[in-house]
Amino acid sequence: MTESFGTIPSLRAVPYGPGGSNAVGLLSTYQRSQIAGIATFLELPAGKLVYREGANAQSVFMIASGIVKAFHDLPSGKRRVLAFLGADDVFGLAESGHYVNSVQTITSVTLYRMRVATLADVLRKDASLAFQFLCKVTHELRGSLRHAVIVTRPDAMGRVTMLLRMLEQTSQLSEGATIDFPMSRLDAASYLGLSLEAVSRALSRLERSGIIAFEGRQRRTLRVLDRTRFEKIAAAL
Amino acid sequence: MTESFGTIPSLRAVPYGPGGSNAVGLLSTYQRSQIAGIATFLELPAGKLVYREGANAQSVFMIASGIVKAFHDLPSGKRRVLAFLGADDVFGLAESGHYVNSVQTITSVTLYRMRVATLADVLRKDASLAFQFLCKVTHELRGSLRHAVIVTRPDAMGRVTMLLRMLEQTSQLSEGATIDFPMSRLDAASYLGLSLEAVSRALSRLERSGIIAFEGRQRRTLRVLDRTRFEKIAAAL
DNA sequence: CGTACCGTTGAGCAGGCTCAACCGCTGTGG
DNA sequence: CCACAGCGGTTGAGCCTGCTCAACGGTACG
Repeated sequence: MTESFGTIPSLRAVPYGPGGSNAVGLLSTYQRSQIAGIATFLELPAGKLVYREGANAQSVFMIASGIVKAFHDLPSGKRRVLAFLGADDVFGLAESGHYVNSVQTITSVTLYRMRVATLADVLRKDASLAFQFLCKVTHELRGSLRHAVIVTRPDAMGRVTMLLRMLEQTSQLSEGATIDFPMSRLDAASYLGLSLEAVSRALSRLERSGIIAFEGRQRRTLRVLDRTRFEKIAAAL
Repeated sequence: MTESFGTIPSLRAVPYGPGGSNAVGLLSTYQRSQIAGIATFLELPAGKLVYREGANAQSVFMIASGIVKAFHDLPSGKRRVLAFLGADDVFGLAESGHYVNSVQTITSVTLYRMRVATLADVLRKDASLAFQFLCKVTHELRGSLRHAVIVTRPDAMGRVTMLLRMLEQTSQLSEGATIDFPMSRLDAASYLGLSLEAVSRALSRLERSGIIAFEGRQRRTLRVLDRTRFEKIAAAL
């Protein structure tokens, strides 16, 4: 009953309290320092496997910067991406002492690593910190539910559009509506439950329709041109 | 920052600790009594709406018996079922003081209701109880991730089979492999991201193939005849 | 300069959705 | 008592769209 952490993919900040407008992270500076006291800092290049599903779960991670993907490999060799995680997200919560999915960096990443037993001890003693973690996991759960809603849409364009809106909201550095698309088409497809061709085609159609425009030839950054039609597609169904 | 609870659909028992074999609920009898002290007990008939999405979130619920569905209505009028919840599951965790999805009973249901503020107070004071809730939400999160994996399968038969296996595992009262199918075809379809015809056809095909057999004319209870082929379909892809 | 990888585009096919009819059970009212 | 409507479930016909297989272009790297 010691290690209850496991599969938490995304623990983004939870803005709460009715009408609370502070979208900042939940943790107070005191709590941050408390976590920093038991964490080690590390830096990983892009494409690095953080841990593999089924491995012994010794650590819980919190992202300082960069983006990772949590995924699950199926017997057939197909890969399902369960979540994209960014700054302030927590992952590595294991089940029965083993990780329940694999995690790999997409961009270069900096993160905090905490030994699971140590963290569990701290949480058991500090109710308010445990409460904050509870809020984070709850928020993460919401993200997963949103994911389920996305992938049950029948149309590829709608799914891709919702992913774009997701990327826009999370990386909302108010960069003037330019959206960063950091993952490969294959990763996006695995997340959306589509073939990578379908993702590519959907993006092309959005572009040809004048709803979005790519910047640069790598087609990894884009801009929304027609906001109303964009939201219409994302909201529909 | 007081009400952080919101959308938790399923908070089933979390058997943990590496190799822990006690699949019973996480809460100790002491903790149960603690919760019972702040909860009121209530009983609802089948088909009753517990609360609607967007309503003021005043209570958190824990299921004693019966099954409910958590769902989300889309602008188009379509309904997506996000989770089926059963005994020991918790729901009603709100965001910004409002419920983020609707909940309706499927069977007749008995549940505990706790005022959210009261529960939050208790959790903030009792770290180990907060920790247990954290484990529950984490478990719930896993369920949601599993859901995402199910709905990204391209084949209808596979999705339906996985739902059957889910129902079998949760209601595992060791009733000799007879599976209860309590929800309507439409509910199942909304959960699986299929049309209700596709669900019906998949069940029929499973039946004609001799993999399952229905008992009774309502076709709401069934039995697995060919275990190996059943698992093969569920595992594939 | 060749290779590898990522992204795009095309052709053909299969499986799921839509529309629609039908069946059996239930509850209601004449 | 029976006729009817309503609901949940099943089955069929045809269309649509996303998947598969395949080829091609551009960029990065050795």
